Amino acid sequence: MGRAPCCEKMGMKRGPWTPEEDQILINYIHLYGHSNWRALPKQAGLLRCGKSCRLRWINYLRPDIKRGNFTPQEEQTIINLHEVLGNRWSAIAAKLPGRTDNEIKNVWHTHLKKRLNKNQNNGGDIKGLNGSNETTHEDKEPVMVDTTSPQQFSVMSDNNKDDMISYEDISALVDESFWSDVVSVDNSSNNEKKIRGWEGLLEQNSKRYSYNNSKLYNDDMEFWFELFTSSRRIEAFSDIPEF
DNA sequence: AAGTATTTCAACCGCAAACCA
DNA sequence: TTGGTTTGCGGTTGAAATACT
Repeated sequence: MGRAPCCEKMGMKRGPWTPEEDQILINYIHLYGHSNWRALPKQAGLLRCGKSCRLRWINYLRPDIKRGNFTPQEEQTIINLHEVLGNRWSAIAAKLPGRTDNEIKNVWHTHLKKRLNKNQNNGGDIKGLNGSNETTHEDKEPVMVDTTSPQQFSVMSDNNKDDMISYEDISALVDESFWSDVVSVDNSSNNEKKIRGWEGLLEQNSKRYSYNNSKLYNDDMEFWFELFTSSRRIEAFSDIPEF
């Protein structure tokens, strides 16, 4: 077989973590942080390699981990982002607060990929992840952003969740026509108008809402990326093959 | 009830990038 | 600039749980 695993080679413990080990790791990180993963297990008194500790913390023990099943909105977000980013799980995870790259990767391989393949075989598109793929009208319709979706997308820095605003918040700022009009690349002057209108609305409402407006301008590429990927399919991306 | 197949998901591995002396 | 070390990422594995016969 292949070469011996590094942990075993060093006499380190492998396999599932016990509650006691979890507690030791949690206590240590709460007290001292995790500035050096390699040194951490030795200092904490764990017979694990640093890599294993890091993984356990990142994927399971972190206090901000959101546990439980993925919502249909989260699943849809993963699919949208996967269309754009491919297998860049950590990048996808960065857009889903509380979810880890490992978890997203697992969900993709166990649920979403299969479901998309099934839908493809049935001649359907990527909609209908709630188990409802019976929609008949959207095959030829230009895709619009669904403002009724409670999908949460964030305009935030990775390390400041307080900056987060929800999709509903964004929706509340925008009049109906913004969303119902299809954004397409070959209509750029119209889009510019819409974007200016959007910015104006944001500015008008910046006092009313608590998010940091300047963040939107500083990270505007990120912002528009978020906006685009929140839609199931934008015409500009129509050349991307569907699953 | 028992045996087998399939699915799920936590954990591991190896590689590459980032960091530092 | 270089070489060693650490960290982060994506792919893969395998034990446990669940479904099926």
